[in-house]
Amino acid sequence: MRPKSLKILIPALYDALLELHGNQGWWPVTQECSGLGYHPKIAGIPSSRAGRFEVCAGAILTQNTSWKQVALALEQLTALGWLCAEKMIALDRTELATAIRQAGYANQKSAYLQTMANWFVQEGDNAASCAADDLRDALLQLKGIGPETADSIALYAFHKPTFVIDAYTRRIGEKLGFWSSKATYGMCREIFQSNLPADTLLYQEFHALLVQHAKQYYAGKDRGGECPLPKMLFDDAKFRAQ
DNA sequence: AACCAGGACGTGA
DNA sequence: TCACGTCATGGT
Repeated sequence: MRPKSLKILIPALYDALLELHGNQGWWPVTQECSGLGYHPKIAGIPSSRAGRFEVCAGAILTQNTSWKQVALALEQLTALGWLCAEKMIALDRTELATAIRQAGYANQKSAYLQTMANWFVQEGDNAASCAADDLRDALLQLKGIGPETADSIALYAFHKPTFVIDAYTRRIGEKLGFWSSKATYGMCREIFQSNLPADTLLYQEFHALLVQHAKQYYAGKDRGGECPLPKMLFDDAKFRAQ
């Protein structure tokens, strides 16, 4: 796979996914646009401090966990009035763990949430105006925030144009020949970023589309068997032509 | 009844 | 660096 062909294939992949699945919309769940997710064509969502915190919390809760369970945990936190950085810090960790039980790994995630909440109180207000890489590096220093969670928070909470790579994206990219199974996180991320404009809304929607598509075609044992993307990208002139 | 979900950490080689 | 076990609940 040559860089030049990726320059066409990556944008073509976005077009194909958009045609297959339409706009997605993800965050926030309870703040702003409640029940609708963010508006995929309007920048600046979330616009409130509470909305940004909800996205940060959701990014941690969804680690290796289905979003359905995360939504239940977020609703529970909202009902208790605990979906707030200052409140979350003050809680006993085991209380917090009980509240988020349905999202799994509650003992770990409750500690991660409190660590993140501390950072949010200290640095959260400055995060929006700092450089994307600086924010990313700061988040990566927090226990419980790895590459994907850091990029998710930077992209969806603070509108930084950083591309999120997850297990689904790896499977799709491998299927399409973008990289091998042993490609690092940074390599996959660079392949998307170097072949796309640094556009926050594009990155947000692209990642959501990849996840939606993979849920349909790359879950279970027969991964990618019925996936229509290879035919669309390599045989259909409509997408090859950009 | 295995297997998986919008991963990250700790360990040993 | 890197492969591997661990963390936990809920759905298929």
